[in-house]
Amino acid sequence: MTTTKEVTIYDIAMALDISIATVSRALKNDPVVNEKTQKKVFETAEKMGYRTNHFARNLRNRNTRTIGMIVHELNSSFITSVLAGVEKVTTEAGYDLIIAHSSESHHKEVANAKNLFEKRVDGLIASLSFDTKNLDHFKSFKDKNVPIVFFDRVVQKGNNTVVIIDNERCGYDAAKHLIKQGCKRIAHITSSLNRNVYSGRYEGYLRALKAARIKADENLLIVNDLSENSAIESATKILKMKPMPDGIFITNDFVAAVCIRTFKEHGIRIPEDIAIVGFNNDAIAKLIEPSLTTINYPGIDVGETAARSLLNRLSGNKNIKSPKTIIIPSNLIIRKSSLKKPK
Amino acid sequence: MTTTKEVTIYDIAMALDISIATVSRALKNDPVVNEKTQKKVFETAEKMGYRTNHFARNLRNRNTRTIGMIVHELNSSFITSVLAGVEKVTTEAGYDLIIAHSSESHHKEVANAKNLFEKRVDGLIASLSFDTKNLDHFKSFKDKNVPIVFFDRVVQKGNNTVVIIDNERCGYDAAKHLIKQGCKRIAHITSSLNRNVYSGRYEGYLRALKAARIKADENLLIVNDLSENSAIESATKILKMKPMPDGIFITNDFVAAVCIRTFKEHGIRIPEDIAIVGFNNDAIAKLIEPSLTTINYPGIDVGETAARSLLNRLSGNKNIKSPKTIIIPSNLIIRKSSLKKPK
DNA sequence: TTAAAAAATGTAACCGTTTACATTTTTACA
DNA sequence: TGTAAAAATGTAAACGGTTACATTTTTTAA
Repeated sequence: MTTTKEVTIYDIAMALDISIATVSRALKNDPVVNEKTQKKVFETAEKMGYRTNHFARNLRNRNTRTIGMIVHELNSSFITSVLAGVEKVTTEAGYDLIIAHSSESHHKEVANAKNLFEKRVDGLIASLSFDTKNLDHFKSFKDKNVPIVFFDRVVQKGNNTVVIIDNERCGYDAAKHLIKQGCKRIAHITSSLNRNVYSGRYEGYLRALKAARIKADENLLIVNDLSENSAIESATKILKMKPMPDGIFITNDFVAAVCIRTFKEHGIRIPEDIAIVGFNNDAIAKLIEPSLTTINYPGIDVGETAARSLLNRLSGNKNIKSPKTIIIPSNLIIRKSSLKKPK
Repeated sequence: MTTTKEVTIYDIAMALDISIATVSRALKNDPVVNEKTQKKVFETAEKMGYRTNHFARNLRNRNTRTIGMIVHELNSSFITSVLAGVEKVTTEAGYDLIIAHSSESHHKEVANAKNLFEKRVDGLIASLSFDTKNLDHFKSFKDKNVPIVFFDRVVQKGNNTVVIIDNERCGYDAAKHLIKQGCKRIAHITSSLNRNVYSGRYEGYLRALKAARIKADENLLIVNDLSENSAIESATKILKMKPMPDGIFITNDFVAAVCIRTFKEHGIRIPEDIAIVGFNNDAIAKLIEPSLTTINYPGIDVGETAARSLLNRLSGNKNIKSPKTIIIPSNLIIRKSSLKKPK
């Protein structure tokens, strides 16, 4: 256990017989130091195996160059791609990323927020858990002027910065597409309508029905928790409906895939008997049979945009001061699960 | 922009008219301080909104309580579940996690390693990128006695700690299962045989063939990069084989799913014409049709085990000093894609 | 009551940077 | 050659904790 002593700027200064101030400045590319001196410093640092002590630096500078991220789960391909997008932007800018997940529980989300606050992240990127009721746990960040960007599951009122898609329009597009395919009785399988994403999609769905003068039927609305079991349950409910729906807009590709499987097991033909539109454009959408019509929700873009917006605020760009809502483009991708009519 | 001044132990000491040493000790639950004093300190800290400055602490303590993690990609559900497992264990132990991904490039992996080394992570958890040739970039960690645990894609020689499954046996089980189903001509679609995981599975496959006195045919081995395009390419190759194989062992569920889709598009029946076994037990395995026989590779267990092993070494448990190979149990899950015979 | 032991608290150095301010060296120009 | 301005470097005080060692207070027991 030869814990080699770390090389510090003192050692470099000693070796070159100059002051630590000059070494420190040289390492930071401060233009005030003589070119030759700087070169020598860099060479010596390299040779001696110097590495910056970020703790000393951060202690002095009072920032952490760390971004915190709270996500509801790590198991969806949407979230993973958001993550990849955020990671890309933050590491390019030299920030660290601490990722916490709430497992869809308000309780854990509060704990995560507290932890990240303790860790003094410079900024926070978050998507709310399933049963998050209020935003009190983010108050401490606001008090200390730590910027927060919410994405996907957000609360828009209270002038937060949010990165989202136009869920209402997506819901409208999905339902409208089903209507165009000749569906008259369109069900909607979704999750808690307390969350903006799901309520938005539902509203869009209602608007499309209204535009087509189809009367909305509350019995055709099924709310579940997006797990495999509840997906099966929801599919079973549909199967039991007296006149079965001829189309379903499902808020999540995984749930849609499970439903399709369940329907097929019961001899229902997709799309002939029931046309289906999912949401997210997960990898499964192209792999299941029939391939799934869905809304493309580009996680990478969401992640990159959220991260960029946060970094902008951190670098103090006051010209874009106002809190804002950023809408990421999204679109309907038509595949076989909904095509009753040839295109 | 009222950057509220942070509360420090000096402020608490002042408020209670005691020394900072006592405050510091009280906050760390040092048994040497008087119970009443400790209680007062905690109350005052709470009231004043104190939060520890980890930089000051780490600067003095010379550790970071941070674990670095390098993964090859974030887009597979296997990796994501490893991540979840690691995250669970490390946060429980009060460690931070910095995640970097190499996008399957040796170059980026080197950069990531360097970055994490600079950041002075206390330990490292890594799975090698696709084209990583040597482990030179981890040498600096070894020099400074920073423990590393490799998982999944590893190099076993050179006494590294590794967390893996028994790929050879899995390959054997997969091929043996196909043989039992009556397959005589079994292809293997895999990736670079320079990586332990793929070579191990290949060897197991060969052993099973040998045990059944089936002659191995090099033409039935297809190596690709696990992308969608190359999966389609591989499937196309299979379709063109003069006597087509009657069974395929594919090293990855996603690739298997794409192959199945491609086969079906060409009128090949699964499993009647070709029986298929995948690998990983991703979510898609249960959703595609026919459902996919596969090897269960429990990412959560891998992640938890790797993290625990690392933390053990960090806490200086010298009783488990020797570097070791940890094998996580894995097993064949039989579904429809391989069942030529009724069970 | 008092000395010794135990408990509690305090003092001050240290961890490795950054940077305001002071000082020295170099350059420019009359 | 002398002097002011510019460039380069140095000094020392933070940043906010931890902890070895010193000191004070309390308890114990003769």
